[in-house]
Amino acid sequence: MKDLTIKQKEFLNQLKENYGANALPSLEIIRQNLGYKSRNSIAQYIKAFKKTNLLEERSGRLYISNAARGAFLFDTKVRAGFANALDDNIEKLISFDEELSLNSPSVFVFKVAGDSMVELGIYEGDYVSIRKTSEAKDKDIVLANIDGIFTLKTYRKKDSKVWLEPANPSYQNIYPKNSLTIFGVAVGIARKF
Amino acid sequence: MKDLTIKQKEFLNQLKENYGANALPSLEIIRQNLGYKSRNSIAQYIKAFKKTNLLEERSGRLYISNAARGAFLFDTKVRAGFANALDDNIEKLISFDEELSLNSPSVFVFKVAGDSMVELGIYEGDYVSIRKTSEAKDKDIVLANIDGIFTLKTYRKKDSKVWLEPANPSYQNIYPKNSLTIFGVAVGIARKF
DNA sequence: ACAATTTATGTACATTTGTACATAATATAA
DNA sequence: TTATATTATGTACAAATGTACATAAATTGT
Repeated sequence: MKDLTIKQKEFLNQLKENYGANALPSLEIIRQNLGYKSRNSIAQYIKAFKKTNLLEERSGRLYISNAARGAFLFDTKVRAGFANALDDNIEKLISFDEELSLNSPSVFVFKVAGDSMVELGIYEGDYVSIRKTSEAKDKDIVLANIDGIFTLKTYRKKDSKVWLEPANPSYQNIYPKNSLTIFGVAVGIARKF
Repeated sequence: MKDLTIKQKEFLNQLKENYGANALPSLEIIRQNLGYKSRNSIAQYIKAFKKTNLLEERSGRLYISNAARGAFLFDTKVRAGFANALDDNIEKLISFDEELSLNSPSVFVFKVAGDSMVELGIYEGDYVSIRKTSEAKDKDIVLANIDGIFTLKTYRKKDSKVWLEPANPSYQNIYPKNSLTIFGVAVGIARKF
């Protein structure tokens, strides 16, 4: 965020407020939304923003670029002068949806019930994103169907033995009697306080 | 996902592959991208998709709606017939970014260092989304600057006393000597395995 | 104070856009 | 089989779009 005039900042903020992460509509529609009298006023701003990469083109449409939107990721190493750091020393932009593959068609989410995984920091009510797969490695956290019951556990495999391991001392390992079907492997979790 | 002909499903998939969460370009551009010879072929599909709400309009642009994209949230109560449930009994669509307010301009993210909050299931390496504010209630998890050091702790307030409480028995409460500045309140966490 | 740039408005125009209408081939349902 | 809906292509056109050019006021830098 630099080199912008006051008017340009104001204009950009109006774009953010009006369109956020959506594609910009046509210059004419923007003109109407923002109350300008000439379509060309919009065109001039847009032109300037394209040069400074504050707007980017995706599949033929203009978007406010991540340089101007999004959540900023900081490092806790930044201890002093954090207030300034909030504006200046941004590490990078992050999306939890992207990080936990929520946009992937093979990923789904469910809400944790029970406390069998507390020792791995997975609590009742947490969201778990699961990548659909029938394959798992030793110690993967999996959503599995064991003898007809669905459960989230740590997948264990040693030699030819396979079992599910809870992360809570009050629960016991589950050894499949008949079937053990893996539905997916946990990609990550999210929790809302 | 229903009532779609095979061709329509194929077409919709092509839209997903080409444009994903972005706005659709003009019919003419889509026509070129997908290799049709008449712009009207596209128009006919789009028309059909609008009726079934597979496409939705936002700020003057067309998007593939969430009914056709995104991560599906399930309930662990769904225990039997889960395979079918994956296709049929979808609870709702969920976005972690939305859930944890990552798109809000007053929210930022940082990565947890240290183990002082493990008993609340917040581990080293977890992402924490923080809503910028200088106000906090008793027991809020806050990012605070106490005597010059930034730290994530539980905010405690009783009568006129104020202190920070770790969630790890090996750490002690922190009582401010000079200053205690709250930078924000935790909205939630995300963890990638 | 002065020059240069930005901002707002306006006019003009070739291009692009969405839609309506039409036709024939294909797929689907009764 | 027959009737109906879908699919692909094409033509036509009014409306909307992006851009170029022009002008004057406002703002900014020196």
